[in-house]
Amino acid sequence: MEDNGIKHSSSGTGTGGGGGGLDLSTNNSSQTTSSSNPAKASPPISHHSIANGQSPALNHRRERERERERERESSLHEESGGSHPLYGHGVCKWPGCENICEDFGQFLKHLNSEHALDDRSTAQCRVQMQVVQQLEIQLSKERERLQAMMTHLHMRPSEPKSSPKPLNLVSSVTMSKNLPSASPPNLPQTPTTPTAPITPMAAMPQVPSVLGGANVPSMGAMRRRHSDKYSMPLSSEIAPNYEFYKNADVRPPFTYATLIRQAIMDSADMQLTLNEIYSWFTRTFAYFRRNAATWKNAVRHNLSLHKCFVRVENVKGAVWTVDEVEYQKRRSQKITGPPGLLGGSPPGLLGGSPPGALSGSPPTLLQSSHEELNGSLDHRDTNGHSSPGYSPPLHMPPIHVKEEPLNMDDDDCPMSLVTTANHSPELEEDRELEEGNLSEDLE
DNA sequence: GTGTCCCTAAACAAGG
DNA sequence: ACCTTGTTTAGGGACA
Repeated sequence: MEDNGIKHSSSGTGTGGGGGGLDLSTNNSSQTTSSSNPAKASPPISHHSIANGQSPALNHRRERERERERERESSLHEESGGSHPLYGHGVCKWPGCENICEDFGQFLKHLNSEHALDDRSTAQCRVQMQVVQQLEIQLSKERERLQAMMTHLHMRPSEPKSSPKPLNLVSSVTMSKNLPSASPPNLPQTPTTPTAPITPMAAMPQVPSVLGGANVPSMGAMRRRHSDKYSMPLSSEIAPNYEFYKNADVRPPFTYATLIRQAIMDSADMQLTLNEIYSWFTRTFAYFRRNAATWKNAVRHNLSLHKCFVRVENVKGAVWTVDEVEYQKRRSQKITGPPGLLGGSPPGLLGGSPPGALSGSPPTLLQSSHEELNGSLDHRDTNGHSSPGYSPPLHMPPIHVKEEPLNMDDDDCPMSLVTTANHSPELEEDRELEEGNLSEDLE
């Protein structure tokens, strides 16, 4: 058994970083300093004079100003369809208030009566300002921490200036899948300003990542069910995000089965020993450089469980291959629904090719990803080849195939992506057209 | 509420 | 005895 140095079971105890709890309770109205409040025209100090009553003319004028203000707010409310930063769900959102207001008019009354311009409101406003300041400080700290993390992970924090909008990175990206220039071969894309739980869509905004829309939930959920129908090819998915997955401790949004298959397809002769599969995982994904016991167990589990993985006795021992027929069969079942419909299966694959004989449809998409993978990885295959040129060998060594009954309701090897929320039928078509590869078009 | 899919954990056996 | 590999079972979370 070759030792590929897999024992990276680095004990990265990823402490998520305590959030530094901010106490947002704002009920201490003890502060009455005199910083200017830009909100309204009159500075806080002048209120006593108002309340105490000054000249009737002045009071009258201020009353009319308030009236106008109310009208303005009211019309603004109507225009904006009933939204007010301080009003939501029938509740006044003034800090510490939560007074129930049946409608917006009532809210306005409440706002003007209970939260008028007085000492208390001013103080509360000031407290709120402090809260915001604290949050901004916290945000900058977190951002700094993130920068440090990215630097540590050798991910150039590109354009940190663009940080003010860290959470909206997805929308600008999701539709850019078809942009041809979006994914240059050398993958200069690096995470820009990912939010704390780094996800591809947040971390790689300029990448045509399809990992948008649905958040990668937590680390636990690797995939989403609905993505089975619309999932993208793994390679085209990983490829643009390759650097990201390689360096960031982010769980790739693919099932183990998908990843295992990808690993095998990625090899020169489409077969890998278990150990080599391990190596592929650790090479390709930073996430799998720790918790080895867990994911390795999962890999073995998946290899045994899924019929699409065929154990083959080889010269060098047991290797694992992918039975594309089984794989596509299951996939087409999932996509088209009822069983027995093998329409989605590649014609070339249905010709009774023996399990393990992967027919002549090497993953063309893999080539793109392959090149990218090889570009930055020392891609070693089973035999120690480095395969930058990669001409997929179609030969298969003599094999002994594990006997398996053809059971339809076995476990599957779905391509699960988190990303498919923005996957449109057009994309599906485009993929079929541009790939024209049957081993991939079902993914 | 139920079924399915997937992940995780664990036990066990066989072989080196 | 220990490790690796392979199989199997069980439980739980998420989702349709």
